Amino acid sequence: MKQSKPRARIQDVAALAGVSPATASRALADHPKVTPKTKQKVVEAARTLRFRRNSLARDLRSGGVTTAVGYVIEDLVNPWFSQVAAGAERVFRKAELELIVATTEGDPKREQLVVKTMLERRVQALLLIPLSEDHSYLEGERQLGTPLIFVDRPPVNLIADSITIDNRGGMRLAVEHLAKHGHKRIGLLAGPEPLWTTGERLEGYKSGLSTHGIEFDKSLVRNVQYLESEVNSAALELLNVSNPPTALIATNNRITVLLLKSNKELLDKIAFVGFDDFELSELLGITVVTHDPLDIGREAALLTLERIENPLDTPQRREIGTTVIARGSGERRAR
Amino acid sequence: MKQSKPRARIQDVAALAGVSPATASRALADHPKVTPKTKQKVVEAARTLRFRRNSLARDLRSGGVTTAVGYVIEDLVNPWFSQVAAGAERVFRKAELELIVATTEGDPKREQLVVKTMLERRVQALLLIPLSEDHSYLEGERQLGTPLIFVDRPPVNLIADSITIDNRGGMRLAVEHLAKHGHKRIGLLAGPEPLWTTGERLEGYKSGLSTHGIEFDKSLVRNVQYLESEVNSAALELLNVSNPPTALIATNNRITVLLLKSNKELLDKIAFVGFDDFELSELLGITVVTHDPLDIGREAALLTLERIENPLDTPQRREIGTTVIARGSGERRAR
DNA sequence: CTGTTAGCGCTTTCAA
DNA sequence: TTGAAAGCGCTAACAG
Repeated sequence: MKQSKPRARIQDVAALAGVSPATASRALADHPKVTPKTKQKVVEAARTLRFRRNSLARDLRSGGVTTAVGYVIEDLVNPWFSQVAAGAERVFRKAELELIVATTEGDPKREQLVVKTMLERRVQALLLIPLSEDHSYLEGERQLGTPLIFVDRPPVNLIADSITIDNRGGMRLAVEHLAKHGHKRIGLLAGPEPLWTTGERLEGYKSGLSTHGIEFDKSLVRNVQYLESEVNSAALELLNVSNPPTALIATNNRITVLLLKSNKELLDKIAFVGFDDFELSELLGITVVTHDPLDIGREAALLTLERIENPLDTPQRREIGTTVIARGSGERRAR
Repeated sequence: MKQSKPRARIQDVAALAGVSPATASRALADHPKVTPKTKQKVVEAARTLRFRRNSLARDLRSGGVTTAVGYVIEDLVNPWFSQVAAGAERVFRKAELELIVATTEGDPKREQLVVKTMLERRVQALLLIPLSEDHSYLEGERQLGTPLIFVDRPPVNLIADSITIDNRGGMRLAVEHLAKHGHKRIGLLAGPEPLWTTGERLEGYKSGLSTHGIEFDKSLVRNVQYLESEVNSAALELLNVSNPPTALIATNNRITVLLLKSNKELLDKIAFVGFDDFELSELLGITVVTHDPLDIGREAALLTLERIENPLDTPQRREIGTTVIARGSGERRAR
């Protein structure tokens, strides 16, 4: 088995060009004080040898920080998460920062693991959609000045920047929209209990009800796991209580989509507003409260860049606003 | 502005534990020949100092190759691409390899740029969904033994591994499905011309027609850009030729979705089969020829791992099979 | 403008 | 089992 010849180093380039390694380095880095002629020789030598700079060595030598940003995400299958990533990537690209992506796949312990390897890689900043319930393990890193940006959910036991959706405000909008169309009994299909966003949205729902003089009724709320059968039966239960709701809100698009798959007819009968948009919602005439996931990514990235500039500034909590898009399902009047 | 104190190095850990840096390194690397007592001292010192290994230095010292894999993708907004990434990530995760993602955003020149920075980072392997029309610029890297895996489209002017969908076979399935339901005039809404996959699918279409004794009719084929208005007008034109088609095939899900958005009624009238699945296709009753993007990612990652093991083996071209999922739109009989 | 020297933080010989 | 010394590939500092 023949061994391929080793990769060219900058010394090799320098030798071929007849200059010192330092000069070669400068020439390739577009350093201003290099004779055009020298530069040309070096560039040519580099091309001949197919030289590729080793950024491990480079970054190690120059301060030990890379041009990479870590992004810890729950999973890449869910388009919402990957669109957030896309929004962030577009900003980072302009700043010449690359994205290292790692997934937690619902395991809070994995969060710590992937964060660890990213920090060992000396990423310039770390964005994370957190899963664990305690981020004090990042306190040391915070003190070292590494920008830590929490996305979609705030940090717990740690002071750090965060970008979230205005969950409460969005839910108030949903309730208001239905109330304006005469609804006083509004059911809620909510996501799993322990999630922070679920809690926020429930609070927004309550607050919206109270604004419109509607009393909160626990029997109109159901928490569900993301399973078609469970969503369907929860919806049916909700509509079978005495004095049933005339309108329904789903607290996120996964629930909305599962509901559509399992029981579209149900949504044709009552008023419905979904939280988060989804593909083909327009075609299906589903009214939603929404925001653009690309925006969240973009804002998160912009905040990251600010924090890289000024690591010592006070961490911020920013919220992304939401709007109602009326498409029919939410405009059916009560009775 | 107070400067935060510098990061602890392994020397600092060693000093605190009262051992040499070499021993500290061994202790933290679970090297077998370290006294439990020594190891404990080192681990404790590391914890006290919040030590985090610098993988730049580590990887540089030990051969200069990292545990990262590069993945060059067109964009993260399109769920198809991110699901391929997800499939790959799951495999790489088990092999303790991280994913560095970069997007080309439709610019072939950017492909070279991001490939360059990834190779400078010394990724262990490079997966790419290629955009450029010439990959000879990777020849040097190939010779150095870096695994290069092309996804969804094969390399041009370069011998390297590739994973693609069985585009021709899939299209033959679509034609066959419609032919079985009595269709002899089958229109084709195809993606942009220059794309390799578009060409393959067109070939599959022709081959399918010929198998079923149907003559190819150029007037039944339209190439479109991904714009709602263009897709709609192309579809209308297609149905207005003399002796119009009784069935329609869209060569990818972007076209299918745009068609649904712009003119769902049209699809209720004639037989329709889409290439690639999409969310809610079931609800809408759209028959498709499909495959699982997660599979492609997984297969690409598995091939990558094989190639890392045996860099000198002959590059392979693997194809992912497709199947028809009948949901109603494709089963309407001719006339 | 260019060369020399040193060293980023780590691991890997080699020797004890 | 541990330590001392060397060096991965590169660039910054300092001369010249």
